[in-house]
Amino acid sequence: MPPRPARKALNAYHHGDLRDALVQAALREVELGGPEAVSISALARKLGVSQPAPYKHFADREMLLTAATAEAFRQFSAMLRAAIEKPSNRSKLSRFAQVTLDFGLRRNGVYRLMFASRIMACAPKGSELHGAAMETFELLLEALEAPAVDLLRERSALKIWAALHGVVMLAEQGLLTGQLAGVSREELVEDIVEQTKLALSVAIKAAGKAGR
Amino acid sequence: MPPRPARKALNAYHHGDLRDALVQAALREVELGGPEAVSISALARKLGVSQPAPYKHFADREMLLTAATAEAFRQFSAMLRAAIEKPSNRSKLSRFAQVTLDFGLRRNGVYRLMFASRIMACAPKGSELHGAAMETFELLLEALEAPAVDLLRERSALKIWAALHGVVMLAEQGLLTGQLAGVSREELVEDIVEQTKLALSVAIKAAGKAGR
DNA sequence: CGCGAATGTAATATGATATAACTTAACCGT
DNA sequence: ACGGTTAAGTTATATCATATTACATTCGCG
Repeated sequence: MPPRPARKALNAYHHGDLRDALVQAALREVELGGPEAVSISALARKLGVSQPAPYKHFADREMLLTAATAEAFRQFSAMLRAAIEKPSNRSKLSRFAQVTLDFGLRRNGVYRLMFASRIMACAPKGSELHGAAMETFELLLEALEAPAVDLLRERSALKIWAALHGVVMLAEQGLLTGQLAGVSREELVEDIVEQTKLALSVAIKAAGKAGR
Repeated sequence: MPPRPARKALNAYHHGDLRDALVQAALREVELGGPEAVSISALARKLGVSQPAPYKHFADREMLLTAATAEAFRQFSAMLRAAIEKPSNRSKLSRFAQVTLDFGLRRNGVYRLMFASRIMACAPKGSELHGAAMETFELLLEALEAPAVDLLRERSALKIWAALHGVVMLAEQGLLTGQLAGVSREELVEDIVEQTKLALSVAIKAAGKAGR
C-alpha cells in the first residue's frame, strides 16, 4: 500500500502524478547543473503544466529540493546495497568506497545536493531526510565487516566516510588533478580503504588487550 | 604597489572602493547564509549605491562570488600560516587540522563557497582562484613536516585533506552529532591526524627498504 | 583646462518565486 | 446515479533579482 497512489494520467487537465514527476525532473536538473539549477518554472514548463501547479505539491522550492534529496538518498542506498551484497573477491568496504566515488563523480550535482547543500544541514534530526542519510550510514557499518566493538566501528566508519567524501569533493573541484600524475582517484580510494582497515584492526587489538 | 589603488571615498557620487566593499559584504552574507544568500541588489542597497553599480566591477553574480572565493582563500591561508608558524608543543599538522575544522565550522558558509560550490569547480586551472587553492595545499605539505619523499608526501597530504574536508562537511550536515556520544569532532580530527602520521611513516619505511 | 575613461544612476526587459482567486474533475457517501 | 467536498489544476498578479542600455558625473592626465 503506497502512501501516494500514483494515479495514472486520466485526462489533459490533471497530470496524474505531478508530485513524483517534479521530483524526478528536479533530480535530472540537479544532475546536470547542481542544486542551483532547479527552477520551479522551468520544471513546470517541461512537464507541460502551469507555472504555479508545483506549489500544490510543495510549499516552496526548498521543499521540492528536500523531497528530491530524500529520493537521491534512496537511489544511492540502493546502489550501495546492490554493491555490498553481490558476490565479489574484493572486500565489501572496497566496493562501498568505489560505488561512493563513482556516484559522487558521475552524479556530482546530486551528490552535492545530498552532502554539500544547505538542504541536509537544515533537515531536523527526526526528519525523513535525516533518516534516509542514517540508513546510508548503516550500510557503511555493514560494509565494514568489523566485529561488534561498536564505538570503534562507528569511529572507523566516520573516518572512512569523511575521507571518501573529501576525495569526491576535492576531485570534483579539480584539486586532485594535476598532482599525483601516477595515482588515480581509484587508487587513492583503495589506499584509504586499506589504511582504515589497518587502523581498525590495530584499534581492535588494542581494545582487546585493554579489556583483557 | 597594490594592483587596485583603493581610493578613498571622495564624494557622495563615487563610492571610492566599491569593488572591495562588494567582496567584503558578499563574504559577510556568505558567512551567514552560504553562497546562495548573496544578492547583488541587496549588497548594493546595503552599500548605498544603485542596483546596477556592482556590474561596473563584476560582469555577473558569479564573477563576484569568484572574487569573494579568492579573498576567502587568502583569509584561510593567513590563518593556517599563522597557526603552523607560531610555536607550540602540538605538531604543525595537528594545528593545521584544528584550524581547518574551526574555520570550516565557524565560517561554514565561506567554507562551502571555497570547497563545495560550483565556483571552484568552474575555475580554470591557471586562474587566480586555482592558484589560491594550491597555495593552501602547499601549506598542508609544509605542515606535514615529512621528509622529501615527494609522491608519498603528496599522497598523504591528499588523504588528510580529504578526511578533514569530510569531517567538516559531515559535521555541518548534522551527520556526526548523535553518533559517538563520547567522541568530539576535535578528537576525531586528532585521530585522523595520528592515523595519517602513522601511515606516512610506515610508507616511508617501506619506500626506504624498497629503494635500498 | 578639457577630454577620455572610470564609475555612478535611471529606466527597462526578462525571468523566477510565490500567492490569490477561480475552475475542473475525482472521490465518496447516501 | 447524484451531488457535495476536496485535490489538483488554471489565470492573473505582486514582488524581487539579474542583467542591459543609455545617460550623468567625476577623476586624472596630458
